[in-house]
Amino acid sequence: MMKYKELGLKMTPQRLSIISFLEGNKDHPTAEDIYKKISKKFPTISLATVYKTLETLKRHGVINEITIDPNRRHFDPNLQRHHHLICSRCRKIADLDIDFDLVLPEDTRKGFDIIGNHVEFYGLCIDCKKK
Amino acid sequence: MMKYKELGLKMTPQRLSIISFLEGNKDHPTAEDIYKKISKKFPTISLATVYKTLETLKRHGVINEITIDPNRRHFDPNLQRHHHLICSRCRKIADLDIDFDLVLPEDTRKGFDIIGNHVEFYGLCIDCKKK
DNA sequence: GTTACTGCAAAGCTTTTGCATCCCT
DNA sequence: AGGGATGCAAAAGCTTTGCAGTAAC
Repeated sequence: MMKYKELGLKMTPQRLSIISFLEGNKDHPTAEDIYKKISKKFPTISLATVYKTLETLKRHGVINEITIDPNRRHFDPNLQRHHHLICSRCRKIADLDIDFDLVLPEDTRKGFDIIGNHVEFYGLCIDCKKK
Repeated sequence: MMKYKELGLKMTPQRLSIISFLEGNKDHPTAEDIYKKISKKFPTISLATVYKTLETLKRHGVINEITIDPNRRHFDPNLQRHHHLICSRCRKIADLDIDFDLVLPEDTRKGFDIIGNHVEFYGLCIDCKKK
């Protein structure tokens, strides 16, 4: 918890509750998801605060934003390089516990300096298969 | 061009002009990009028509939507399986002319039936490197 | 003649911003 | 005390929808 203060972030109750909700979370929640959850124990929090806090945490490299859902933003406290499984039907996002060694030959890079990569697998999740 | 009529799509001048703009396009345009371009030769077209047409084309499998930019939707007439290069700075999206043989071991699939995958490489494009 | 498409305006959603107040440090 | 954080409401984007008129088939 110390690391946040070292970043110059003020530890307000709202912020603490967002951080503790995110820590270890593997559900890739949206701002709305977080707001709904936090509201239960913290009825006065506003959605704007959630957005602002997420932006702040993202800017300080505490969380990542994942661009996987065209309809809303999802956030991921897992900073380790990892890939995702996405359900084409219900849009559920799961972490993948496997990495790939992807090398881009020089002549396919189109002049880009490569920083990283991300792999998404699409499919039907276990719940959606049943339906 | 015949294929569109076979899909039951009416070939209006607006639609033809959107289709011909998209055919062979490798820029992954947004609805706004398309609207701006088409407007020049077709001043009466509306943005709503562009959106509706894109939705129709997508539903008929004529184009794909790509989820790569959190701020707006991009469309891609290239239906062939392919991956992308994304500039972290200017958000430019380029096609990758290389495929990967990615196999997900059974025990990493979390019960998903896998349909496909998509790889994104992040980096700095040739123009942004100069700055 | 049907049926689908167009274009306008209005509405819908998610996300951002302005600002006065509050409260961590 | 100072500066960032909160929360409200308003605004800003992007995208969708309703509907009357129009055009493709």
